[in-house]
Amino acid sequence: MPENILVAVAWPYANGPLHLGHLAGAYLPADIFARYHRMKGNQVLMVSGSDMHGTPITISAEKEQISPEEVASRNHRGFLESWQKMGISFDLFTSTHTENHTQVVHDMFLTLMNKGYLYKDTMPSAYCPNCTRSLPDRYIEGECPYCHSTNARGDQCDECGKTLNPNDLINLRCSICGTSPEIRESEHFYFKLSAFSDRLEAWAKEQSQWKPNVYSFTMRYIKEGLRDRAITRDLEWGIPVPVDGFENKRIYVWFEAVIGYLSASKEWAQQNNDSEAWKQFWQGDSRSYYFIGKDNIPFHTLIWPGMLMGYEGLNLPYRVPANEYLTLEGKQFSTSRNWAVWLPDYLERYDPDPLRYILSVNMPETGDTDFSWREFVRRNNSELVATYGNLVNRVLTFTYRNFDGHVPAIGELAPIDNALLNTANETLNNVSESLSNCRFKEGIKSAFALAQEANKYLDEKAPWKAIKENRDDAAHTLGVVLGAISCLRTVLYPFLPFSSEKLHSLLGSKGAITDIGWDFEFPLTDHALPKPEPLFTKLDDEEVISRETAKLG
RNA sequence: GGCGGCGUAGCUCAGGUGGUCAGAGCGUGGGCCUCAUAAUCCCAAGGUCGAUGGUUCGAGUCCAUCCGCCGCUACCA
Repeated sequence: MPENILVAVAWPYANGPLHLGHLAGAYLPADIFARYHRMKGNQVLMVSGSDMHGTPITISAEKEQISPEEVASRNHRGFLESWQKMGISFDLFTSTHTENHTQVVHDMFLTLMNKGYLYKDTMPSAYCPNCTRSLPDRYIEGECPYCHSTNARGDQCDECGKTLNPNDLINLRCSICGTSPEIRESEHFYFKLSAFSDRLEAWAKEQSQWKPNVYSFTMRYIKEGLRDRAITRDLEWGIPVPVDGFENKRIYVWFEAVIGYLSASKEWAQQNNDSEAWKQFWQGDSRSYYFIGKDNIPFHTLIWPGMLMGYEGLNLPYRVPANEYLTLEGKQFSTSRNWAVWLPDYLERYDPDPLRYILSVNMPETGDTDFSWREFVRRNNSELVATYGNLVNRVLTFTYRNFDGHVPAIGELAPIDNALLNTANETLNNVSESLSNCRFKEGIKSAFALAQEANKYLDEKAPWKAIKENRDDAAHTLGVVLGAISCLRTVLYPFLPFSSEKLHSLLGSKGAITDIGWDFEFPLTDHALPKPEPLFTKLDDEEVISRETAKLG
């Protein structure tokens, strides 16, 4: 009985390109998870999209003297290209700037409003008369009342680290043009999150499948008391508020962006000519997994569930496997300081699978982990190439040369052969177990353990000796190892889809790799082998490290 | 300031509910082999699990304090 699995992935903000932190935090684990479940034969819907609204994009647009839509669309196209090249296999990657999304957001907004979960209130708002725009806190600058730094922002003083309100600042000024802003009262809609506090707490307490960090983070927020949140803003770039008198305001991006999971599902259904198809992933027997970074936890374990509770009739998140952060050479990624490895840049020079490998095996699942170019090269050369790539290459070239380009017959299986094949079957189960529970590092390590076993088996059987006196025994050994390699192709497919596809054809297998499902072929006797070629390329340590680290900072 | 996280072999990291949990990979030293991208495979050395107290028959694993890094602090997504 296939399961219905919604793979909901964080919506990247369309104000700049993607970096490795984004990949490791959400997109790669989500893709591994989705590919695994598709191989298992489950019904998977993996959706996300570009978060295209909000003030930062407006400001980028002004700097470039183009429209916010152009900025967002350009980045959106960049995202799509990166997904395609990295093999992030969305069923739909849309954006928040679609007619469909607006409709779904309005439906959510009006439904919550009609059920009494929204109310109006006023809040003070800084307005710059010169820019003719309301300013978010962080776009207000002034003198810090504590340390008297003149560059404090409305949300925080970078100099002394104090948290501030805009009113605290001395000599307010607009960070964009320097004009002194006015403080105006502005009416906004609020979401009554506090009304769901008890229900959210009761629900969260039942989520034993959540990671400890997700659970404790969520409970902490609940204990501190859930505050109602303003869900509209004084902006021009965004989703209109479907209420008279709010023509000059827009729905706050955080409220509308999470609705994207639902609107994207509906859009996907329409594209597939079955406008009801989204329901199988949102109602009844279906599980939803939200892959996000740890900074997004409260939005997915509290606010979005609260919205869904208010809306009624849709499934709440089943798991929120939030990852921690990836650091780069020991320091946090920083766009402004150019401390980042940008995905489009990486893809210009390297293949996707080595990156998918290192980010899988060193994924920040339970704590921050570090990416360094030295580690990247090392893991590529002495793990990916040496353990797995070399295994495949040595077996394929040996078979190809000695058996006329065909997988030979294997004859009877001895205990040592069955031991390896049993390990292969166990690996299928172990990786399955790991991935079902979103334990990605554990999964890829199990897979690599099989590659090591296969190398050991080869060494013990030494077909390069046997070929000289007992050709059948050599044939037998190669046939068995090829079975294990066929298994590696499957268990590594979620992690390393490009090399698994390549291996699939190098093994002379017919059809698509996904046709085989979560299983492997054995024996492969009579498969016609194409001329073997290496799965991966070895990298030059010093060259890569010096070239790449020179680009940082 | 408040909240939270981290600190385990040279390096990168694992270590559900305390009792083979002192581990893996890589690196290093030694050895076998030669099919393979000088890769594989075998063996070995290496850590008082940040510090100090405490709870316990027993603690990287719980509590307190301290030291050293780091992140967050909700209208920035």
